[in-house]
Amino acid sequence: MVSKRLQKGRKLPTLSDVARRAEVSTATVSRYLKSDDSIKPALRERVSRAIAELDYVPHGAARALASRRSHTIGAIIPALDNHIFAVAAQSMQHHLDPAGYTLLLTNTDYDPERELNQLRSMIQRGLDGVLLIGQQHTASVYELLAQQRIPYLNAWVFDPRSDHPTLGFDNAEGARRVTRYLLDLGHRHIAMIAGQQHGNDRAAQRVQGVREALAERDLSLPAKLFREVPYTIAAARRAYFDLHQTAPEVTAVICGNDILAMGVLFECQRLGVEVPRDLSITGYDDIDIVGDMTPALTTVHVPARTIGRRAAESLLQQVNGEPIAQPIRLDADLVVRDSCGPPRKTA
Amino acid sequence: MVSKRLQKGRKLPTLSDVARRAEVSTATVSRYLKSDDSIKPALRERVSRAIAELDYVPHGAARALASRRSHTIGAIIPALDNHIFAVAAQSMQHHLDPAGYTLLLTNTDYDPERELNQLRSMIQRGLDGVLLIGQQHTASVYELLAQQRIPYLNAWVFDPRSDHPTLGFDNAEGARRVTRYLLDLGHRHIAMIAGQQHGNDRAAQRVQGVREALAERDLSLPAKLFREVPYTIAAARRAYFDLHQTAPEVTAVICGNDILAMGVLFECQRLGVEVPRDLSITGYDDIDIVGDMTPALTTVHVPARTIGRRAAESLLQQVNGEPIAQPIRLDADLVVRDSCGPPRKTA
DNA sequence: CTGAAAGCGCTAACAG
DNA sequence: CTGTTAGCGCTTTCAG
Repeated sequence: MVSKRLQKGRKLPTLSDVARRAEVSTATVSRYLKSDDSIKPALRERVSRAIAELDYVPHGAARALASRRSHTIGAIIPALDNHIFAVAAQSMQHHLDPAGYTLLLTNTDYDPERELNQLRSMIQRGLDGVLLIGQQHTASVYELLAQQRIPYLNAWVFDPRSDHPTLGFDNAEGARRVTRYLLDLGHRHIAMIAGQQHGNDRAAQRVQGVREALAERDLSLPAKLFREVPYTIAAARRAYFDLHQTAPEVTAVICGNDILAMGVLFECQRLGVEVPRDLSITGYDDIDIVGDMTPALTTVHVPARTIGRRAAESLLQQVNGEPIAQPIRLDADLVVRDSCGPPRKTA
Repeated sequence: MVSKRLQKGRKLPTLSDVARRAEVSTATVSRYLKSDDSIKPALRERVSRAIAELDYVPHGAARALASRRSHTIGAIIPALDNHIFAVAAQSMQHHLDPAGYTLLLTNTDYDPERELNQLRSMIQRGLDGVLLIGQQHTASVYELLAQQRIPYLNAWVFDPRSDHPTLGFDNAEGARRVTRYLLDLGHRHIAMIAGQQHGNDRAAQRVQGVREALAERDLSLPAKLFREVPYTIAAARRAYFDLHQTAPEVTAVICGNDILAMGVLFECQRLGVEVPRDLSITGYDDIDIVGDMTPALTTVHVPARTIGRRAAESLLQQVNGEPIAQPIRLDADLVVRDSCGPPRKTA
C-alpha cells in the first residue's frame, strides 16, 4: 500500500538555515528579505550569498501567518472567457506584479453562490484586497468583507451615491448614447437584445439607458421588441432569428454587448439581411475583434485596460493604509463604425 | 502622519476561540474542518454552532504552514486573452473547486522571464501543483520545480518520449491533417501565416507539420509563402495583405491559429477576395466564434475543456501521492466547414 | 544596527 | 473517539 501522503523528501532550506550559514540572526535575514535599508553592507553580502548557495525560497504561508499580510489581491470575474474581462484582469496583473503582489483570479459564471464561495476561499488563502464586478452581490459577500476588513472595489460601474467604492463608467449613459445615435439616424423601430438582467446590474443599466433615451423622443421598448438572453453568440442568433420573423418592421437592433451583436450580425449573414442597409446593429464593450469585422461594429468603448490599472492602483493604496477609495469615473464613448446607417425605406 | 500599516482593528476569531466556545479541544475543531468522519454527532453539532456564532473563517496561511499543503494549484498561461486558454483555465477551475482546491492563474504574454518569476511567486505563496503550457521552459523553471518537488504538467503538447509529463495533443499532426485536406482539394500554391516560433513549441510544431505534409507530396513552403507574426488580427491582416501583393498565385493559406485566420478572412473581405471561391483559409484551435462566422472556418479542434479537466484530475492525483503522471494523449481533429474549396482556375 | 525570543493560527502525532 | 502538545517558518517587538 503506497502512502497517501505527499512525500516531501529532504526538507527545504528555511530562513534559519540561511541565518546559520550567514552567521547572523534570523531577524537580519528577515530584514534582508524585506529589503530593509538598515543592514550593514557586510552582513547584507553574507546573507545574499547564503541565500544563493542554499537556493533558498521564502515560505509564503509562514510569512503571511507572521506578518498578517498575504501580498495577494483577488479579482472575482463573472466570465473570464469574455475577452473584455480577460483584458481587464491582464492589465490588473501587469500593475500588481511590479508591486510584489499576486493576482488571484476566479470566474463565477455569473453565479452569486459561486462568487460567495470563491470570496470565502480567497479569504482563507489570505487576501489583502479584492476586485468585484458590479454592485450586486449577496449580503454575505459584503458582510464577509466588512468582518474581515478587506478593502474592495466594485468595478465596471460608477455610482457616487453608493455605500461601496465604485470604479468604472455609467453603463446607462453608454446605452443612451448609442440609442440617441440610432434615433438621430432616423430609426423609429428599434429592438434590443440584452444580456440577462437578473443579478447583473450592468446589463440592467444598459437596458435602462436604452429605455430612457427612447422615452426622450416619446418612444418605448415594447416587450415584442425586447429579448433577454445569455451572453452567447448562439443565443443572440436565435433571438434575432425570432425577431426577424415576428417583427419585420425593425430597422435597428441594440445589443447588450459585442458578443450578442456578433451573433446578430452572423445571423443576418445567414438570412441575407444586409448590414447596415437592411438593418443597423450596435454592440457594447468594443472588444478587439469587432473593429476588424465587415462591417466593423459600431459600439460603446469600455475602458477595460484602464479599469484594470486603476483597480490595481487603488487597491494597493488601500492596502497601504489610505482609508476609503473615492469612486473613480471613467468614460464609455460611442465608437461609430460601419454597422449602422439610416433606416431602409419601408417597402 | 497616518500609519502606513494596515489597521486590523479587533482581532478575528481563531480556531481556539471556536474550541473554547464549543467546549472541545482544538484538535476536534481541526478535525471538523477537515470533515473527519470520526466525530460524534453531538460534538460535531456544538462545533458547527460555535463556528456559525463567531463567523469563524479558517486562516489559510496557518493551515498551510502547519499542514504543509496549500490547497492551491497554479496555471501559468501565455495568453489569457486568447479564448482557447481562457476556456481551458475555466474548465480546470470547475474541476478543482469541488475538490477544495483554488486555481492560481497568471498570464505570461509569452515571456519566459515572466513565466519564471510567476512560478517563483506562486511557490512562495504555496503551490501543490502547477500546469504549464508547452515543453519549452527556461532551465530554472525545471530546476525550481524539482528542488521544491512540485508536481507539474506540460499541457497543450503530447510527447511520450519527453522527460516531463505531457497532457495534450500532437500539434504537428493537426497541421498535417489540415494540409493534406487542402492538398486533396487540389491546392498546390499554399501559404502559411504562423505564430512566432521562438519560445513557442506548439507554434513551431504546427509549422513543422505543414512542412511535412507538403513534403509528402513533394511540395514545400518557400520563404516567400511563409510569414511569422504575433497572434493578433492586425498582424495577420498585414501579413495577408503583403502576401496578396507579392504572391498572387496563392490559393490557400494555412494559419497558425484561429485569430490569425480571422485576420486573413477580414482582410479578404476588405480586398474583395471571396472565400472560399478565390482563397481557402484554415485556422487552428476552433474557438467558439469561428464556427458562426460567414464563411464558417475550417479549423483544427483543440480540446481545451478536456485539457482543463484532465489537468485538474491528474494534478490532484499527483498531489495525493500517485507518483508520476503518464503522458495523456488527446486528439485534435480537423473540423471541415465552409472556408475551403477547390483552388480557383488560374486566370 | 543586530539579536533573542515570543508568538502568528493551525495540524498531527501520540496518548488515553 | 477526543485531548495534549509540540512545532510549521517567519516577523517583530524589545533590548543591547
